[in-house]
Amino acid sequence: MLPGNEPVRAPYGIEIIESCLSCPYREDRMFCNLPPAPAQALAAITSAAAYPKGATLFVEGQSPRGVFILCNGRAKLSTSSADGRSLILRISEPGEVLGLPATVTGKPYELTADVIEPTQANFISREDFLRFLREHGEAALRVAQQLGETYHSAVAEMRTIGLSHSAGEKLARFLLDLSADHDEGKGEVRLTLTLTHEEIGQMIGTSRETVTRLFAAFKKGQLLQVKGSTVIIKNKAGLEGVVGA
Amino acid sequence: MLPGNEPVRAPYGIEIIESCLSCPYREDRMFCNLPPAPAQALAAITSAAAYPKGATLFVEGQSPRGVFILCNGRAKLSTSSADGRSLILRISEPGEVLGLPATVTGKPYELTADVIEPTQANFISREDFLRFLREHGEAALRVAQQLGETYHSAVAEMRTIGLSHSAGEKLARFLLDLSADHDEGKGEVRLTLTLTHEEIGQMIGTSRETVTRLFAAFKKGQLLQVKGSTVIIKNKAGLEGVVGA
DNA sequence: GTGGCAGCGTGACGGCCATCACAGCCAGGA
DNA sequence: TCCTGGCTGTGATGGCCGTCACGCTGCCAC
Repeated sequence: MLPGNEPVRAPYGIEIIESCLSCPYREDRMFCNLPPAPAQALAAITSAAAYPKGATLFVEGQSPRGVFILCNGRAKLSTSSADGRSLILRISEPGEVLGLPATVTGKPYELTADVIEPTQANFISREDFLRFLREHGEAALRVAQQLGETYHSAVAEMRTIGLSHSAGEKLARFLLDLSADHDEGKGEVRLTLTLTHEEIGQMIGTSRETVTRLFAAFKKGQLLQVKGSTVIIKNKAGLEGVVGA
Repeated sequence: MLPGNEPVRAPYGIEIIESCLSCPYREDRMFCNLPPAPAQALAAITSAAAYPKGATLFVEGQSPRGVFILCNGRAKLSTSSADGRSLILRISEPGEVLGLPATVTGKPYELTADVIEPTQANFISREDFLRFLREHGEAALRVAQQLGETYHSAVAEMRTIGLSHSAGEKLARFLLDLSADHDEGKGEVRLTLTLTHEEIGQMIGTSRETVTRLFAAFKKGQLLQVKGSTVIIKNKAGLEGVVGA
């Protein structure tokens, strides 16, 4: 069964896989460690599918069909304006649930979700999902928690975009936010950044060229090194200085 | 009883009122039309208080004490950076629940809530609130819905801040967003805007002077009129044109 | 009345960065 | 092998708007 009442039929071939309820990442996320009954109920309404790079899960403005749970692969959540500019709010990681706010409230999806790596995802239709939540209060609480965290990260991005005077400050904030997740080995932080300069610009609200120039400036100032898609922050304090300035 | 385990003792005198569970606005909001049992349980853990203009309900970074439900009056939700700049995310209206994301997730409050009018609010401590949600699944679902809407409006503000090239575009977007709520009488929209230019600037990420100049420009262009704290949008299409440009 | 203060209006200046334009570079495909 | 297309690097230019500075009004307290 294809996901949704308006199935994503799409130009690209979607290949249905047996189930990815058994995929990794599942354990430590939203609907895990549920008591057996709800877990089973959940499995019954879930359908899995695979999406190629570039596929679109849902589009800003569509009425909500349901939620997608990423098993592996990542997706880009963005919004765009009439004149073609777009703003990336978030890159979703495996285990995250996409389309949750719209599905819960019934308002249109506020963002567009594009898969940026080959991805397997579980789909649950809005109808089924709401019924499930009504019947399993403990799951509703977890949904509320995930929504709270989503909001939290949205506020964090608002801070980097809204509270900076300069583009340099935005980029520094952005990198520091990223590095917050990653480990910190002997003073330097490594992070892999599989985003183009264009996309980074869309995340922090500046142009592609500015991102290029800023990276050059940061490298020149010994703040970081770039090797392919890995960024090594050599001087975290220095970056924090850029933010403070 | 004063609200919270870290009561807001504060320089200003907080005056405890009997209860504002009976206040207006209550009917059409989050915890209304609940079946009798949960409604009663909710009442039992709720304590009411009054706050003068300028009072602070909670501060960004504090660990979450609980939620505040505005009975009347309004509150300003903002975040600020080390150098004193601040960004207002939202002006909350009566009936809204403040501090919900932090209370649900357990992460620190991400925003600061300042009362901007004399306000009555109900307080529920985090502990009580979470217990209540666990015991009453249907309420958890409503919480999820409110969180979804909060997220929705956060995204809307991100759009106005992040997707505009010019400050004029931001202000136009801001006014149009506001006018979306208000009635539209014979081509023109009236809205009351009890914010200073400074505050408007903090909402859209520009300086006070720019807001002043833009209002002047919009008036000159016959797009709107300002009388005291009421703004009359004379030419909505024109404003939309500013956004499109 | 009068001082003080918060908010608004307006000019001048300068810096930042978006934009345009073009040149290398690399990967992948014909 | 060369071509093609996406990505990155870099210069030149110009405009927007942040910032500083100052004056104005209206309001409240004393």
